[in-house]
Order: sequence, then structure tokens, then C-alpha cells
Amino acid sequence: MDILYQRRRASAAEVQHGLPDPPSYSAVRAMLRMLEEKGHIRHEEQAGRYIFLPTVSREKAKFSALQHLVETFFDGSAEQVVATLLDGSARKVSRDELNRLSRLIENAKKQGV
Amino acid sequence: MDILYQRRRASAAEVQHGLPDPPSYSAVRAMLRMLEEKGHIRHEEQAGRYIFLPTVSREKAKFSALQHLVETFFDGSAEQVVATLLDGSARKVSRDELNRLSRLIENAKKQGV
DNA sequence: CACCAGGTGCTATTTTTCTAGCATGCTATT
DNA sequence: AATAGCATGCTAGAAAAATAGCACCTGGTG
Repeated sequence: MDILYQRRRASAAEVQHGLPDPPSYSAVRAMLRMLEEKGHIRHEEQAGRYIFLPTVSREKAKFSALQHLVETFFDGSAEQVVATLLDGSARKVSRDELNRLSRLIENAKKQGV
Repeated sequence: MDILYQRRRASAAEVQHGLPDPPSYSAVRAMLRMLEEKGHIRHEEQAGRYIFLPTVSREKAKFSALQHLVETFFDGSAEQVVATLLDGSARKVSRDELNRLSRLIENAKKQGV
């Protein structure tokens, strides 16, 4: 699923190659079939080839994934998430990005009035 | 794993109750045994009862989970994450929190000099 | 102390997932 | 138009996971 969300859509082979420690091609196809049966994904056909995509929109999945992460690792605190993002050892944030973030927060403050 | 990370430690029964659509108690115990075999968790014994906890520190898991989320849903952009957090439809951020965030960002800016 | 409740260790069985491999069909290339 | 290259549909078998259930142990209670 993560691969599909990251790439928006992918073939069975692409999914396989995207997986860490990739299982067999057969297993990937079987898994995609199961995910489809369970309604998590669907496929479109293009020139006889299948392209798989999630049924739940990226937006929705994004929200719930973020929410889940915040609950699981950040005690429900958005602030802690930002702190970790800025802390950087994971990923660094450019000066430009910091400025844009400031603006985002200013806007949020005005919104909330 | 998510439950263990959220609660830091839990018994088999707690894990079961924490799961959405909980499998049988047997299945949960089997799963915990497997996770332990694979090295993802370990257990401590207290008065004959087992308490399970992750082997990878919460901090480390937190970083990699966040990083993975950013890659999967936010095109690798920390900024997008913050935007989504503020956007709020998922969770709302208090005025106080906004102020603390401003401070976080100011500090980050100074750091980066 | 005897008992009950709840947890553990095991084992056996069912269900699900993973895998291999082949026949068929479509594309694109030559 | 023939062919090589892939992708699909399918089947069958192996491997892993989920489940049920029982015997045993231990702590707390009446």
C-alpha cells in the first residue's frame, strides 16, 4: 500500500521492486489480488496490463496515517512532530522552508482568531 | 507493534484489547512469540506474568516511522507535514501550541546560521 | 488452607499467505 | 506476419499464521 501511495499507481512488477526484501512475483500478484478482494485497491487496465491504485484517496489515507503516527509515537501532540521534524537528524529543513513554515503558522494564528 | 510503542509496554491481553478487530487470545500470544523470535520485541517477567516491549527504542522507531510517512505521503517534504497538521481537519492546534511552534522555528533558524 | 481467576507452555488443526510454473493472450519489434 | 517478451489466469503445493483447548502454575481471597 505504501508503495502505491507513494507512486500513486504501480504495476505488479513495480510494487515488487519497490518492496524491501521482495517476495516472489507470484506472491506479489497474489497479494494484490487479495488487497483488491478486500477492497483496499483496484486496478485499471491499460493495453492489457494492470495498473493498481488505492481505493482510498491519498488525501484521506494521508490524514489518517498522520493521525495514527501522532497517536502512536508523539502522544497525540502535533507540536512534538514539528519538533522532531526540525530536530533534523532525520531530515533537514532549509532556510526557505523555515520561512514558509513561519508564514504557515502566522496564517494559522490569524485563522484561529 | 504500534500498541507497544504507544503504551511503551503491554501484556498479551492488553495488546489484544488494543487491536482493532481483535484476533483470538491464542493468536495474539502466538504473534507475540513470533515477534520475539524475530527480535522485534522482548519480554520481562513480573510475578509470572509477561510484559512485552519493543527492542528498538521508541526514539529510533519514531524517527524512522516519521521519515517513512514523509516519504510515502508528503513527497519527502517536512513542510507539507506541518501544513497538514495545522490544516487541522485532523487535529487542531491550540494558540499556545502555535506560539510554541513559532519559537521552535525561530530557534531552528538561529541554529542554522 | 482451599479455591478461583487468570496467565503460561504446549500441541494439534484450520485458515491464510506465499510460491512455482505453465498455458494463453497481447504488444511491439523486426 | 512472425516472433520474442511480458503480463495475465489458473492450479496445486509448501510454508506461515491464527485458532482452539488443555494441563500446569501462581497470586489473591474467603
